[in-house]
Amino acid sequence: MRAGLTASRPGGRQQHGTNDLGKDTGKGSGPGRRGGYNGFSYADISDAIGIRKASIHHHFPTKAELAAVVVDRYTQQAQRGLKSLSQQVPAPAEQLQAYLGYWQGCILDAFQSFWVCAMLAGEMQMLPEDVASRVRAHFRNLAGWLTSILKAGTEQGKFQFNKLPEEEAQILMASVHGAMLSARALGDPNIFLVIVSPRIARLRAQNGQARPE
Amino acid sequence: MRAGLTASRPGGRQQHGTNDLGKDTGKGSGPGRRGGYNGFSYADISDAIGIRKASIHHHFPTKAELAAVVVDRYTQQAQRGLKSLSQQVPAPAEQLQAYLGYWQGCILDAFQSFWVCAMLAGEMQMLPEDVASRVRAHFRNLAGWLTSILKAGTEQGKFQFNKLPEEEAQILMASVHGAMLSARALGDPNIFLVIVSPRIARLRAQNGQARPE
DNA sequence: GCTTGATTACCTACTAGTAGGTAGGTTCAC
DNA sequence: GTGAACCTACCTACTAGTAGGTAATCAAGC
Repeated sequence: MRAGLTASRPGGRQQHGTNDLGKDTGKGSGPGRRGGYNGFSYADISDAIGIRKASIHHHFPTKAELAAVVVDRYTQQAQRGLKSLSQQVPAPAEQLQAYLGYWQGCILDAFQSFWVCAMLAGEMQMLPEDVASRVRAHFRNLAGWLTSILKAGTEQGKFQFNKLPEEEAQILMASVHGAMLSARALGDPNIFLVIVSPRIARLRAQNGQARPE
Repeated sequence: MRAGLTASRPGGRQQHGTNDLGKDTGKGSGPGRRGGYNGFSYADISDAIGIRKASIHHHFPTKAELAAVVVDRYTQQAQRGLKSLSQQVPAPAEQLQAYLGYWQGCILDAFQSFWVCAMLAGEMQMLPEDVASRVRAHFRNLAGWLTSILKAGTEQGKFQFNKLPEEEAQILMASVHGAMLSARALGDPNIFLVIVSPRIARLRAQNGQARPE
């Protein structure tokens, strides 16, 4: 089984006159060029995992379904990660720090679950509804987790802020996303911490230590 | 004219039995579905401006060149806008407010220059270098403008912050980008102001008025 | 233990349509 | 008459998706 593969294809689709003027249209060739909803194809996946295109269609009939499952899985993965983080690391401040650490890892590796969802968020208005709704859910989850961390932090007297925890969580989340975007756009990973660190510092600042903003 | 084309192809491709079960593959049909580097095509532009695909190639031989020119133009447009804003509106605080107002307009209209560049920033690692470098330039310009506004504001005693203006500018820029992303992802335009307003308020806060952050 | 029959996973071969891009011709202003 | 702007007609490669087949697995039913 799984013998012939494409190499030994007999009479199928002899292209017009294409003898190896490769052309390199700038797509598909080489890695690191793809991403986002329009940036991948069944063929890409087929190449990557070594299973034929049609077989992928067997499992995920349409691209929208495929993307929805991917985002679903990423969301669940992220949720599990955040949950276990909450359980293993007791201090809210450290949880937040670990969260940021994860994001820092995303700066260079674009295929982390968080970043995939963030990138799709940028394409929101052109996503199939099934995908968009899942990206929305991912953002809600993230905001929810951050809110709970902030609440726990204030209850323990570790954090202090004069907004609603929900609002502060939104601010934090946006800060991280914006910082990622800037770090990538400017090609400078340091930018991430320049932007994000002060936010965290401020949360802890007014906590008796009178740390200057 | 415009006779033959594919319709009159002689021996080619008669399909199984697929008569007009439209299927709607989810692409190309309907507006508002496209964006980003992989999200538009020469054909799209051709349809939009009523000039044939080949003619667009005459002006912009490759897609990378086309995108580079678009980003260039958007960058220049943004720069002109920011410059005239600096000239027409004297107060730094109002300039900042106008800047945010512009972004608010982007929440619903995805084809504003700022947002196009922000979206491309999300795709940074898969952009042709000629495009990526221009997106980088756009971000640098934006940061530069914000820095100058912040400097002017502090010199006039209107703003106060204990970081470098460059850093504060980066924070502000990231805040706006992140806020846009959240507003779009969550489908809630209000989120934008929830995130961004406090930042602006804080800049002015310590300015004698002791406005609670 | 065998044979069924359904289910599953995967395959080859194909489809219509679209992608970016090119060849070569026409039209028109300078 | 030169050159830019624009065109038709075409190209190859790739897109999502389909048709239909093969091999393996597994639960009956005998």
